[in-house]
Amino acid sequence: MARLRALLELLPSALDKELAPAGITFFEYAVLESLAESENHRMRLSALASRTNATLPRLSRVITGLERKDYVLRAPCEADGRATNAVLTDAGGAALEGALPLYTSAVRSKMLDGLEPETVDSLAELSLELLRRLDPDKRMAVTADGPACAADPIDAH
Amino acid sequence: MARLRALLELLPSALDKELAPAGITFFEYAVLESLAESENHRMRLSALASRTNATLPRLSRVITGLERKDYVLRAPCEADGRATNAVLTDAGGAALEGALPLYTSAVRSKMLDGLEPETVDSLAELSLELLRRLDPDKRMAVTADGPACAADPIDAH
DNA sequence: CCGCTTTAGTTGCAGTTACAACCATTACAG
DNA sequence: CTGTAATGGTTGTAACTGCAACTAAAGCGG
Repeated sequence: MARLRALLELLPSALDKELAPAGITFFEYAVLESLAESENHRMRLSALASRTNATLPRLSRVITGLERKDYVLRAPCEADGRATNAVLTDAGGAALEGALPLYTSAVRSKMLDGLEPETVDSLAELSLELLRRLDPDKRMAVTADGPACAADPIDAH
Repeated sequence: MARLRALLELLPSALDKELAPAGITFFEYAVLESLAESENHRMRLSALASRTNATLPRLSRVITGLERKDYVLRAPCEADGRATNAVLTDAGGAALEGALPLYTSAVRSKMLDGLEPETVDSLAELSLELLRRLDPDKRMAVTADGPACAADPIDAH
């Protein structure tokens, strides 16, 4: 148990450090990645927050930071005046691509590398099982594609 | 992979929340526990920091907080004028005992519960393996009882 | 014994995060 | 329509954390 505690303490910062040369954090990577995978490279903040397991205040500030780097921009949602879309810019897409090698190598070296394939599988299973308990509202991406995301297909007129 | 990211994001805060009624964080619990297990209920700050995988600045401040609650107190180390010992008080020991049920139930409900015993075992193995890579200096408690701790046996004269 | 380096801890500062309070917009009941 | 509740985001505040700078005490070579 103490081991797992240590792991939870050390892993996140270790991953962040590996990704540091790319100029973004692990969490920011997840944000950019989510946007890149989305329809029209845009997503509502609340949907994005769910998908990345972040609170809305946190995401809002991170988006502000990414906006400052011109990796994303905010666009009001036409369908719902309350909502805001985060939109991935070209620079943001480039940054994501640039960070990809670091990301994968970080994941590999810090986690997957040297493990039996079956162990990796069981780890995936395990994560899913644990998440189910942590996330009773099942708001997150675990369920493949929940009711989240989808944004609004603005320029589809 | 996204699952594991979610897990790393959610687990720590979930554990902290479970422990909140006891008035301490998961990390503080680890600190108190370490002290309780130590010789004379005391440990040097640097040793304690290693054992809990924390930086020294962080630990220093957490200790200050615990001191304010009278759970620990600082005592200068007689053998080495630079060093400071954190000493567990009776109140601290009581707090630890009081938090124990919450702690165990948190660990069980959020993690171990519902898993195959063998899965738990492989998780332990896995943690150990991953830690070996995260902690090249092997300063931590993983190695059962490294060169850390030991404090100084003051009143053993 | 005197400086130089190393070690132990503390603190200033900046960045991040959560919670709560807040504003704006939408949804809905009457 | 109008008022009330719910939803989407933002921001003030406070707590926590890491890095770097700093003080104090050993350790050590001369």
